Amino acid sequence: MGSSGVLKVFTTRADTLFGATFMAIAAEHPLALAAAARDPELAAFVDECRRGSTMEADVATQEKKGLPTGLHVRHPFTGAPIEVWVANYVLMGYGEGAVMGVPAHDERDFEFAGRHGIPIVTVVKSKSGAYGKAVAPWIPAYGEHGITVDSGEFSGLESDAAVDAIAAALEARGLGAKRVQFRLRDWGISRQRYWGCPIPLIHCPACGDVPVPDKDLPVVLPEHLVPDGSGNPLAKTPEFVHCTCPQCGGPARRETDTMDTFVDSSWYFLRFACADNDEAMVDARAHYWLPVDQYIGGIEHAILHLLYSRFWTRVMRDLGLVQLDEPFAKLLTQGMVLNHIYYRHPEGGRRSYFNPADVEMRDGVPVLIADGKPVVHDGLGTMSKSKGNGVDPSKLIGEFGADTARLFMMFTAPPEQSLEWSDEGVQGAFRFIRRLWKAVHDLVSLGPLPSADFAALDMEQKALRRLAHETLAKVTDDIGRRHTFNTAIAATMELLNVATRTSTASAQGRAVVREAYEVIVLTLSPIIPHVTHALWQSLGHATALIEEPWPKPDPVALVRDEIELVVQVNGKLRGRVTVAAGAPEEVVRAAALAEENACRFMGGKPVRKVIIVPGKLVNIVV
RNA sequence: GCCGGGAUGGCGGAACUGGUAGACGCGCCGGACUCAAAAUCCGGUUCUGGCGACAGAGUGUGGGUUCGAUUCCCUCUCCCGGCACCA
Repeated sequence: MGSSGVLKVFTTRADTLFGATFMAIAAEHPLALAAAARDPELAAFVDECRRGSTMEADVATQEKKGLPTGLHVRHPFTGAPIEVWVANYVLMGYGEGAVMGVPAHDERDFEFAGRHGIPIVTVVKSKSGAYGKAVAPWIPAYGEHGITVDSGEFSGLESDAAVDAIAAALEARGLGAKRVQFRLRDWGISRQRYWGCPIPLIHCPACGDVPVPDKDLPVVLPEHLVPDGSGNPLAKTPEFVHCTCPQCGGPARRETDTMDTFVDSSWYFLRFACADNDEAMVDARAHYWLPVDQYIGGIEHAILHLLYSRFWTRVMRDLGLVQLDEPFAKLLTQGMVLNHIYYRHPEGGRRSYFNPADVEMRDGVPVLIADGKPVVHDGLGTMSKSKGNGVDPSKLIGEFGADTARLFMMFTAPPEQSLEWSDEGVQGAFRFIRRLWKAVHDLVSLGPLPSADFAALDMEQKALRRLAHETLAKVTDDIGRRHTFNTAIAATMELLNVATRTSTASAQGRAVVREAYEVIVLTLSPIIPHVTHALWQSLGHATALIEEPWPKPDPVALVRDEIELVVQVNGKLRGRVTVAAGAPEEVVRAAALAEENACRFMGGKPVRKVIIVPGKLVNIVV
């Protein structure tokens, strides 16, 4: 009933089409504007909606308001008239700016219908039997897939099948089609800020908006401006604003909006591959280097930056500038580092924030150390300039050195986890590096480092060698696959603990200990590069550590002669037995059943079942 | 409101595929060395009971599945992040 006589809607739930009891359109929808022109009340409402926030969180929480347009459409299958409403929860920028209202199976429509007395028609029956008819109050099961009912020839289908059948039927009648709808909305890239990339346009009163000619690019920002906190300083800088029109040569005004920094972050990785090319955006080298093998970013970028950069890459692909669909092959999202937030809010003034390092607790009250007066604690939050709760690593580096600072931070938690900042424990990292340093030099001071006959090791040496190679395998996996640097570091600490206790009285002993130290030095080299570089040379190598290949564990060293198994009775740990590696199940079973403490707990009761987990445990069920 | 992640000793965390809860480190307690302190080294450290061997309890809450659950399923609570103009 618009100009074409058709109201287009987009839905992901075509299976609920027979439950549509109203149509809801966005305030900016052409039909809404046309209706508003005839209805002052509606015009006021449309105006109110436009002024409102379009932020998703606001749209989702605000009251579901609406007014009827007085217009009706016909249901595509039943032909029944359906009233068209303007609703504040429908976004013009998504889909068609119009939705079919199915109160029985959509929470927003349900709330809207309840508020405006619109009928609720159930057309999907719950598969789990959670409900038969949608009645207030709303429960999430109403929105789930199920079996269609009261849907004419489409009744009795599972939701997915119903979507396909209804879509096919609509398509056959020329009333609709299936399509992929990306949740990609319009992106307003201009910002009223000084520090963005200039938008190269000139506004001429005679010629209109004129692009800056290629020969005058790039437009360079003035460097002497100081933002005064009110508006865009570029707009207050006449020498930047005043220019001549490239077309007519008359006086003109330079665009002062700059681009969102998201624009730059959407493709900088492409530019890095060919940063010296000042003739083109990218060249063939981008094709060689991209996609980025491993992208690391904060979890706060999980939506926006990643969405924009993937979108931008596809735009450049469509323009023939690059040949890839996805910019990043692998993604690691780091957790946020949180810190306490403290502020004061003077009456009539702006909030001022204080760094947690400048705040201490006195009698359970946070006070500013400088003046001893209280500050307000605003919980934990991500570190930000605006909240002033960041941490300057240079303090840590100055006191302990860069390697200790790095080791400490990597040891604290796995990178994907969010973390409350604390530098308690930095001493532990410092101590470990010093222990490693001393251990290596103690060994070197014993004289020239011999090589070992690994076939003739005693028990202690064999155990250390096995641990060294197990550690190497674990660290390789932790760093390369799991990215759990904290457990990789913990494993090297354990190896150092054992290695420093191993006797270096014999040449064999010194050789095995040396090998263990080399595993530690090589595997920690990405984390503490300076210390390990020096230690590598102390261990008698003329080469630079950074040139060394990553070592591989020796399968011979990994072999075990015997293994310890846990013995459980009814799932509770009662004892341990040691058996030969690869012992047959009967032997393992007999050993477990003979274990002293386990026998005590079996108490002579008949054994119902014995569960053997090879290499791990035996559980005796009585 | 919706989406994603999380909760384990005094603290950061470990337990990777349902199989020994608390690795490693911090802190704390005790000891050695020292005139003393720092540093270093040795021992202890989930809680409860016990001299001890050991036993009982225990991974935010409540329930379920299993021989066995921090791990899987359901419920609830709290915390962090995102929701398109902080980047």
